[in-house]
Parts: sequence; C-alpha cells; structure tokens
Amino acid sequence: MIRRLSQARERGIPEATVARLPLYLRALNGMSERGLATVSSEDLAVAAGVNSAKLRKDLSHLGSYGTRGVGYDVEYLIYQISRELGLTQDWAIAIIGVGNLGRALANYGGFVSRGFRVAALLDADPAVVGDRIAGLNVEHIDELEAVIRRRGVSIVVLATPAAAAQQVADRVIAAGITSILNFAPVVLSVPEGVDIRKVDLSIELQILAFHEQRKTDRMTGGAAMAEEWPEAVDL
Amino acid sequence: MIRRLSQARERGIPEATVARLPLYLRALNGMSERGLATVSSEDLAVAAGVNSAKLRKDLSHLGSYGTRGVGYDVEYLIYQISRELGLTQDWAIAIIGVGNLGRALANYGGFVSRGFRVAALLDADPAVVGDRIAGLNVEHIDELEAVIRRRGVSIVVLATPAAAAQQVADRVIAAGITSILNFAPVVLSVPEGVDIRKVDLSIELQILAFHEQRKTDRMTGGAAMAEEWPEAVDL
DNA sequence: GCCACTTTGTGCATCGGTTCACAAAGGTAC
DNA sequence: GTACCTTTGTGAACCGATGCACAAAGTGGC
Repeated sequence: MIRRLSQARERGIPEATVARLPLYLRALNGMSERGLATVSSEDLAVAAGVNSAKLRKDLSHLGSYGTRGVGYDVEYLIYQISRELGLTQDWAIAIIGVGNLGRALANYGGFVSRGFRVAALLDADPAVVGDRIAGLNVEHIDELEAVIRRRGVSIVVLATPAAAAQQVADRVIAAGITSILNFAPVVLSVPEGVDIRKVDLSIELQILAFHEQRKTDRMTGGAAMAEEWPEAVDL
Repeated sequence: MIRRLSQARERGIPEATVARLPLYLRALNGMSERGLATVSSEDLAVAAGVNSAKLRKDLSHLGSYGTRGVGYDVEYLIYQISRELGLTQDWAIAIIGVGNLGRALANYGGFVSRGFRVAALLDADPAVVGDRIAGLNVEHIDELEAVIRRRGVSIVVLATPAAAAQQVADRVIAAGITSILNFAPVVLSVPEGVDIRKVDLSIELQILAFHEQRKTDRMTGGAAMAEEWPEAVDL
C-alpha cells in the first residue's frame, strides 16, 4: 500500500470532526450567498463558532484544500465537504410516527436542506393513516418494508411514542436500514453496524437545569448545600 | 479547606457525566415503576446503555450512594440524581417561535416531564398571537421581558426562524435569561456565563449520511473513490 | 528574482474522558 | 466471629480531542 493521500483520509475522519463538518458547510453556504470567493481559517472558524486551529485540523483530515497565504476557496470547499458528508447524493428518509413531533418534522423546511428528502410518512394509528401531510400520504406501518424498498429509503426518523420505539426499530433494521435518528426517549438496543443518533429534548432541558441551578446556587452563596447534606460532612 | 466530601462534589461534575445523569434517571424511574428496590451498577448500566465502570464513576461524582455487595437503592438514587440535576424544583420555560416546531414542542408531553413546565408561548407574527395552543395563549414578542419576569421563566426554548434567532437571543439574554435551548440552525454568539444547548436536526441527518455513505462505499468495494480523486494520487 | 508578509498544515504537549482491574467494604451463612 | 461472596469505588493506563506554536508554502511588491 504505497498509496497515501496527502496525509490522512484513508478510512477515518475523527468523529468529532464529522460532527463539525455540517457547521462549516452551513457557514460556507452563507459566505457563498454573500459572494465571498475565499475565506481564511480564522474567518470561517469565527463563523462556525470554533477555534481556528481546530478548524484547520478538521479540514486537513479531508485533504489539503487550502492555499497558504490565501485561505480556502469557498465553492471548492463547499463541494469537498458536501461530498465527504455524502450530500452530493439524494437521501430518501422515512418518518415513522406522525404525532405532533412527526408532523412538525415533516413540515420542517430546514430538514430537507441539501440532499435530504422526506419520502414517506408512516403511522400505526388508523385515524391518521391516509392523512395528507406536507404533500405526502400517511401510510400504515404494516407497509413498512414495502415502502422502504419501493422508495429507496435509507435513513429512518423515529418519532413514535417511547413504548413503540424499540419494536419499530427492530422492524426497520430487519428491513435493512442501518441509520436511525431517534426522537423517542428510550435507549434503543441495536446490532453492531447500525448507527443511531438520538435527539432528546427532555435530556437537553435537564442539562440546562443542572447548570442553571449551579449558577443560582453560586449567587445565593451556596451555603444552602450544607443544610441538605448533614451526613456528607465527613472525615 | 479541610472540607472534602466523600471524594468529589465540590464544584465540578464532569460535563460528560452530567449529560448521562438524565439517562440514568430515566432508567431508574422505569425500575421504580416496576417495583425494584435496589439495582446493581451492572443492571443499571445495561438499562442506560453504558458500561458499568463508567456508571459507577459517574455516580461516584455525586457521592457514595451505593452499598458494596448490594447495589444502589432505587428511590434514594432517583432522589439524589433529581436533586443534583435541579429537578426537585419547578422550572418555567418559554417557547419562542410558534411555527411547526414550536407548536409541536408546546404539545409534546415528554417535554413537561418532571420539573419542567411550559409557562409561555411567544411569537412575532400577529397572525398567531392570541391563538390558544396546549392551553396557553400565544403572546406577542414585544411582551418578552414582561412575560419572563411575570412568569418566572428561567429557561428559553428558541424555535424561531434562523434569521431571527440571534436577535431574539440577544433580547432574551438582556432580560436576564442564562439558559437557552436553541432549535434554530445558527451558531448563536452569546456572552460568557450563558449556556446554550443546540438541537439541530439537519446536522444529525448529515452525520448519519456520512456514516451511511461509508457503509455503502465499503460494500461496493470503495474503488470508486480513486476515480473521483485523480489529483490526489500523490508523492 | 528576492524579500516581506500571510496563512496553512501539523508536531507536540495537554486535557478530559473511558476502561481495566483490584482493593475495600459490606452482606450472609454457619 | 470467621470465612466467603458480591459489588462498589477508584488508581492508573490508555485514548481521542484540543490548542499552541511554528515551519513550510504560497502571494504580492518592487
């Protein structure tokens, strides 16, 4: 294996980098719209809310696309990041569970941005099956496997109630899906090779509450803690 | 400073641990409902989808609440984690932006779970101001400061269009809010001391797409890459 | 064609987080 | 009270990610 691309890129962009690429892409799109031709790591980093050394290291994992003394070509970098993320192809997604959240997701514009297309809506409730939402017919979950095959769905968004999520996930995976975005507040157990991303509103709020509490504790002196912890004053 | 609580706990639970506490809490609540009195780190870890050593280390940051040879008392641990996260108090949250997403969030049941209460809905669009959603009147954004004060809001959920988000965030922060959950696809710039959590559906999808692409690349041999990279065959 | 200036790409030190593996601590049986 | 069993709590090695700081590489002026 003499083949070594400029430095990295043979299997393995750090996960942390992958998570930031969409951020860079968004910032770059804004710059492209404003007509900028090139951008320095410093400017792009500020726009994406990260530090410029980190940005350069992230980009270096894709290859060497900058020009020293100048910066990065905006359009070229957009193309490279898009391709790396797989956004040059069209991804058909299915939303399962058409409650409040599923409905909102189906209608959410930013969802479809660049590369993604909601190709199917499914639900188990006969009362909503047949409804027309965001230009799509809601289909019955019994059709799951057929719909996935027919529409070429490769990413599934789970917006079912918590109680149904694991069961639906199992079926979806059995149907060959290996990428799931889960909104249901449960820990899904899935086989090796299946990627799950979780979005959990309640957890996010709890994390905020933790920090908010710390902040207000600090303001009120923090002395109250001792009262709550008589037995913890040890040694 | 002779005061050293059992080991940790004086300013500083690792951020990664804080992010997992809600997970443990949820698993514990399930166990409590099923009537379990105690649970071992191993069982709880499985339920929360983490490794047991990590779970024990996480819990050790709160104090020493387990009993060797036995495990953890479910109810006691629920109480301790709840208190640590600040869920023993009631948090009033305001949702700003009552589009598809804001509406879904307002109606989303899991949102209100334990400790959180949607106390206000605000929007800039006169067409929706006055609507009644999830038992609340939608108020005009001009009322922002008054509503925050009057209802004791301490956490704000931003569900506005991207273009408005920074401006609204600035106002919210000026009104004294220091905890924001942001659904708008923008990088908010905020002063020191303000906590932002970001939920970005589009980014999650892009990360999934990246991995999905890798998986299918691998299946098709990955040879196609060379064609796309004529100039990258270097040295 | 050379010099001064800019900005990338990266080696290296550092840090936070994860995992292993085991000693310490408690329970139970006899 | 002792011996054995279980499970916690944590020291220490490891791993990935971050950020500094600088050499390398390019541009533009003259």
